[in-house]
Amino acid sequence: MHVSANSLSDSVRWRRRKDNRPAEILSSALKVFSLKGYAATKLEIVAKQAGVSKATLYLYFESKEALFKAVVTEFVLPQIKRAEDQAQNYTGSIKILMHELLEHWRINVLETDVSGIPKIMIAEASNFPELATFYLDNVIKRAREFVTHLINLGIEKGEFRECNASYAARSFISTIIFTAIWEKSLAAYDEAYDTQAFLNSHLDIFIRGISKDIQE
Amino acid sequence: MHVSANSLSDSVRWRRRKDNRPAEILSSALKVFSLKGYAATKLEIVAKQAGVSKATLYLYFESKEALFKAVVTEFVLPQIKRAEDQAQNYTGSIKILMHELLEHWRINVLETDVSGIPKIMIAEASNFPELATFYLDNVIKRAREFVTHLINLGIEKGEFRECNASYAARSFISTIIFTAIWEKSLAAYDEAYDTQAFLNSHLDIFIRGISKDIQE
DNA sequence: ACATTAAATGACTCGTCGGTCAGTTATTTG
DNA sequence: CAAATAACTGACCGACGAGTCATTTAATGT
Repeated sequence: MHVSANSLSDSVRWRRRKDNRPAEILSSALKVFSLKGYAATKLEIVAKQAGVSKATLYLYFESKEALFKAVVTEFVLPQIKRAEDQAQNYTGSIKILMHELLEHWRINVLETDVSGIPKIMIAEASNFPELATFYLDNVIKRAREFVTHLINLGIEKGEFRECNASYAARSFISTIIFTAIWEKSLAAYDEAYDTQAFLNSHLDIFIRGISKDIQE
Repeated sequence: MHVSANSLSDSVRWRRRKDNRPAEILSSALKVFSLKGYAATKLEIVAKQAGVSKATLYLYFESKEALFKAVVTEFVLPQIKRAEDQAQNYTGSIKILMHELLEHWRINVLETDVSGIPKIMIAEASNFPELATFYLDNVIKRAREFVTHLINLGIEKGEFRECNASYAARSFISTIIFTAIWEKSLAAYDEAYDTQAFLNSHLDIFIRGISKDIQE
């Protein structure tokens, strides 16, 4: 990664690239964190991936923890924001909106290294309380409130039955997050399965589960 | 823990307790692993919890990895087996059976340190391929096949609609496992919620989602 | 009581990795 | 084309923790 952008074609040992370093380090860090988890990630490897020395990391980030927090901020928060924006002025069927959101999430999170973040947050929460709180407030709670809101909209519109929207949101989201976690952990040893088909099945079961009954 | 069983009332520095050591070490290990994760668990701490020295651990277990594998075998496999046994000769409503199983699981896994195991397996899978495969084969796949079987029974009985039982099982299980993971990680920083009510809600939505439609 | 056995330990080694810093070198400036 | 600047690095340090082993001592047997 970054090899071409960073290649030293002439006899120069390294280049000054202050502007690009942070972004390159961040994406290298995301990749390695995602693959190895937090504790097992060696900054030496992150540095090598980014085409710099370990010491250079410390020019741009205070510590391993700070680097990880920057990764979360850089790659996860925008995803949440985007989903919120998409739903902002939507008026159609909630079911269809949720399908669109799920599809977008599958492509932009699940099939990228971003899907490795939840795994780490889960694993390391007890070791980094401050980071855990940050993630909880800025990602998890926001996502939960967002989905709860969607479900409540669906109830108001008569699309869904009266139910505990908050629990329902938890139910839905947990599978979504778990799928990400799974993809970056045990899935590597499991037989392949069709993630897209599974997610559609999940949404289908969930929507039926909270839909207004045809007759009581 | 084990303090009373292990207390050195008289002026004796330690006692020979070959028979009880492994079990005590295992439950201490479960507790610490569950709390800290694999990498952050220090065998020194496990030893102290068990009331022995670190060197004693190595009398009974070959390595940290071997200890962890023993923990999984000791505490997780019996849970799977028990669920399989309970369903063995059952003939009633699948919905009710699933409710019973879920309740048992909540009490015997979720509310104990066993709930910490999934978190670790997820986090460390890529660092311990052999352990990951073991867990996948003996826990995850077995659980998946078990639930798939239950759903297929429900379909045969006309309780559930024709659907992809395998995907449905994945859907159901993922929330179950995620709840365990959650409980031992970020839940500590989140406001409390009623786990039992949530699980019931989850089961309710799920069962509705795969039930035969009243009318099409 | 004393010798023997083996359970248990304290103190050790060794490798690893986050973090630091004095020095090097690409780049800019006048 | 120096001289000044700052981006970058290699080589190092210190902490930490898994794993080892010579020694101690509780228990057993005679």
